Amino acid sequence: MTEVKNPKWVPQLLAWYDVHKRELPWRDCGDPYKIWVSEVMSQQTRIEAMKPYYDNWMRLFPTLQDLANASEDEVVHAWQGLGYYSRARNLRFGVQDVVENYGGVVPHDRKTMESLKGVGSYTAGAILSMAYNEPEAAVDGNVLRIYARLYRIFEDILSTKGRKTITAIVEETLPHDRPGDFNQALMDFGSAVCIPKTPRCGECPIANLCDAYQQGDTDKLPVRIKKTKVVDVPVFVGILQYEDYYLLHKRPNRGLLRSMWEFPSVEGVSAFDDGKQALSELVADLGFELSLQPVLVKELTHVFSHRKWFMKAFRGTLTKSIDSDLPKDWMLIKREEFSDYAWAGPHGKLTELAR
DNA sequence: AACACGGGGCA
DNA sequence: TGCCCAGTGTT
Repeated sequence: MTEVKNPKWVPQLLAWYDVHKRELPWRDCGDPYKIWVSEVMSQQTRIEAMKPYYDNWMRLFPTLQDLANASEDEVVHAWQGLGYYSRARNLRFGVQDVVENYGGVVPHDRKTMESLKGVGSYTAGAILSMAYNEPEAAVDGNVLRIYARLYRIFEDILSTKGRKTITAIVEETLPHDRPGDFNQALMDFGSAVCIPKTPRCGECPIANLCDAYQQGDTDKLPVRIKKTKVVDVPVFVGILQYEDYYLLHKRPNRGLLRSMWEFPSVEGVSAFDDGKQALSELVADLGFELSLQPVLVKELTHVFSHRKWFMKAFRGTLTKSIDSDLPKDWMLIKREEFSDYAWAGPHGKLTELAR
């Protein structure tokens, strides 16, 4: 593990920055307003895309007071095309707050900064360090990625815990003599060298002190566990009886609950008439005619890792319209045989409804 | 903790 | 074409 206190990579990174830093209009200007605008504008936005907007913005609203006096329509119009328009509205509110409550002087402390609209932990740290040289961390996606690699941290950087872990290390490693340059160096370094995929370790000024590089783990870091969002799926189910037998379907040998048995069902349908129609077509292909009773006999939900079934079960009876053999993935069995088969998850809970 | 916000890059 | 990106505010 690289030494955390006074790590050797910090002066190496600063030396790299002194040579490779990007020249940007808001950089090293000492104007907290300009830095504020540039930070908010560059959130979720590439520098190249946002730069013309920044120049135009400074022509329209050269000072904090100009922005505070502008109308919401004016500022949103100047933001048109950048997206996330609440950034523009909140920036104006924040600036008005500074004019009204802090004498037009951007505050020097994190707590007050974070109380301003649109200024969170990252932006507060960026402004304080870059405008006032306060030793404040500015932890964004770049910083999380860089530190995860440097210190070989396998915690999920998208989780609260992972961010806390890294933020603590950033605060320990932050050089108090050049906090603003250090934070900007991390930004430039993250966008030019320690990039998200296939980092350019061959040209990295601190690879010699990077734990991930030394251990050959750069391709595994950072760890980002994307939360698969659970999609709601209505499932219309028929408990369908032919004489003493129940009709069952074997799910395909792929995907969810593969090769397991289920009652005839249709995904994406919840209305009775639609479900009746769909099930009728399903069994018609098997040579049956369906009579479905419009009585909801069971309603249940089942949560998978990536989807949630909202199941509605109805009872129905079948009559033979054509005499033919069933395909291999369909069968008719008596309820006594239910326990002989592997049920597709929640369909097992519906067996008790057969009578 | 989960979601919305928006446009651009990229598979 | 549809997925991914990443700070902040809201619920």
